[in-house]
Amino acid sequence: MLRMGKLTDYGIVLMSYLASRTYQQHSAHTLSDAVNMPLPTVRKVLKALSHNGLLISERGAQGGYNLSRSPNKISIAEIITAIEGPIALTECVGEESHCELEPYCDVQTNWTRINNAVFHALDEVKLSDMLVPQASGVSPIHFYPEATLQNGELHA
Amino acid sequence: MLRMGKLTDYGIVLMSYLASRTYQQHSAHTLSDAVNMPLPTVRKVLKALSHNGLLISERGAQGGYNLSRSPNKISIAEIITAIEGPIALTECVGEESHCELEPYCDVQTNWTRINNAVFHALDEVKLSDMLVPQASGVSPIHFYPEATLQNGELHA
DNA sequence: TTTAATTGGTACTATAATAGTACCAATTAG
DNA sequence: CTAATTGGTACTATTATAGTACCAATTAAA
Repeated sequence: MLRMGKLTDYGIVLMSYLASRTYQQHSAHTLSDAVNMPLPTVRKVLKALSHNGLLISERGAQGGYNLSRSPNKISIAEIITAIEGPIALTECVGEESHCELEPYCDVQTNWTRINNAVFHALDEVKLSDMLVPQASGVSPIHFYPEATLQNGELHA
Repeated sequence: MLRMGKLTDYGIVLMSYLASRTYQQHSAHTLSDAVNMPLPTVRKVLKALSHNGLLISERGAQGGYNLSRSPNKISIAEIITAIEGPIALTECVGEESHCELEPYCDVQTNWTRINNAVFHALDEVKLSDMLVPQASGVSPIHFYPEATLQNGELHA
């Protein structure tokens, strides 16, 4: 399904919440209550986000997290990257490729284009876009229906 | 990393090979040798591709697979969809969502847009594009460097 | 009509990735 | 000094993926 991890999803929900309330610090505990996620998980995600510069953290009593930038300067691509690492659809697109098919593979270089296209799509959606209700005129969800084997051989 | 599965990668390599030799049938065995992948895996992938109408299969002796359409009519999005199922970055974008956060979640509807953007990017790249050597003028790989935690807490 | 080649369907197992949890050190406000 | 809070790391459980095996169905050709 070309899935993101759940933690990334959580991360975007958390970032969205923070984007709507930038006037104060938010502790992991507070956020856990607000978005109804288990505290340990929230802490894990917040750590990753602050580690990668998307959040500014303050320690100690009355500490907490806040966005490091304006929500319209933070892209979905950045959030995904912060939590999952660089966007690399295939192994051979990364820094160090261990794919033993390389000598036989003709399509390797073209992966860069695809990766680029996806990155670009994700980089154009900003955190601020997540706050507003979905704009009208947006086309409905667009995927090929019933595209997977139903029998469990290949998992949906 | 927003990764595709390996099988999908295999699938695209196989489709590319077939696209460059559409004048004949290719058996799983032949393809396994040609692209240097284990036969069982090749068979699994070919089954998924033909099951979803991207390949036409013929059974029996002298049977095999061939593209069902011209390579410029087959998109990368279709291949991914055939092997991994509908592109749905998050759980809540699918048909039946089981996300228990839904009552609290404000960003759900916006996921459709993101999903759309990614799908569109992948749908514009055609199988025929994978055959030609990478066109000049294509920007280099584009991802945020060193974006993951190095310490093993969140895996790259 | 028999045999060999081939795909179709399904089930199973091993491996790897992810999610989730727990713990303690470091920092800071009161 | 104490309570609140993030930082760092390690560990375990769960799930998804990859990989393998098997036999039925089909077809061409000997």
